[in-house]
Amino acid sequence: MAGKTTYRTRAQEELLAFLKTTPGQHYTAAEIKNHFAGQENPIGTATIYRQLERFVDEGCVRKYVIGPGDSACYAYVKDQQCASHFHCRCDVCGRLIHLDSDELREIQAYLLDQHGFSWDSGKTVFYGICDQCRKA
Amino acid sequence: MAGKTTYRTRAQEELLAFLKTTPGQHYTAAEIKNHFAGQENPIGTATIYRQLERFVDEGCVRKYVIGPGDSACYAYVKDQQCASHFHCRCDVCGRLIHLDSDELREIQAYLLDQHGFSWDSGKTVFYGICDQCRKA
DNA sequence: TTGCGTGCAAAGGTTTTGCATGGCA
DNA sequence: TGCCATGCAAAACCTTTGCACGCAA
Repeated sequence: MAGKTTYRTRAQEELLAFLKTTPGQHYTAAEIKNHFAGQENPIGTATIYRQLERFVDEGCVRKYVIGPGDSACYAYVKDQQCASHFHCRCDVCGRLIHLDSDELREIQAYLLDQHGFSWDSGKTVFYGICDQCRKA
Repeated sequence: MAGKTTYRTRAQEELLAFLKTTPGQHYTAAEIKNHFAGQENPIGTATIYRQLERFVDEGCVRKYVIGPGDSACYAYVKDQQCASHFHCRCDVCGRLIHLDSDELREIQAYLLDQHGFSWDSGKTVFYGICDQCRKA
């Protein structure tokens, strides 16, 4: 799964280096493309998607689904620590909240034991309304 | 929010009637369009999306996000009973699993109490791998 | 030299929008 | 009659794919 190393190219290195500078920070493919658009070496859209897919397969980048029509988000993950990291998205303000919670980790074990469902918390986003928007 | 009743049309009634026959059953916009395609009175794609959006606003239909690129799913909800109904989606076989669980309801309360996040379980889908595919 | 990676452009699919027509009240 | 809903087609959007060229090993 992690031994599929083929060629190492400049686009690949620059892309990963950029994501690595802000672990946990999520970007859409368009945002990534924009970031390199001003630079000396822009990267094509297709290449960005192809490299991101590779990173996701390798496990060093995580892909988050927000909504249909909306674009997917990608973030670099340090080691596997982020596997136990949960995401809540506010339907009102659109904010993505990162959560570290033992209770949710227990639910993960519960789903596996009781329902045989191996939940990938990295791919899942909890939809709802955040504290700030609820009070407003 | 629920008092925005305007005109009552045939397309609207037939669409809602169809969804009502199978509460909790989820359909994509394309599946709905197909269902009426064979009938005496087909319904246009735009109308389906516009009516579904209205139903979702009114609260009688729920919209589920599967993935970007994939189409959204819509299902009629009886009263609010389905608010405590959870969904797991298998990344391998694509199956959508309906789950009724007190443990998850507790998590809902926990997220609200401890993190101020009002989780809408109806909109959230847990991604992972189901029992069958995990054994295979 | 071999063949993978890149970039461009075009295709693919879902959802939204503009505009003229038809139907509800 | 007045205004909303419909339907068609076109647009918008994100993502994937085909193909020729360039670069890594």
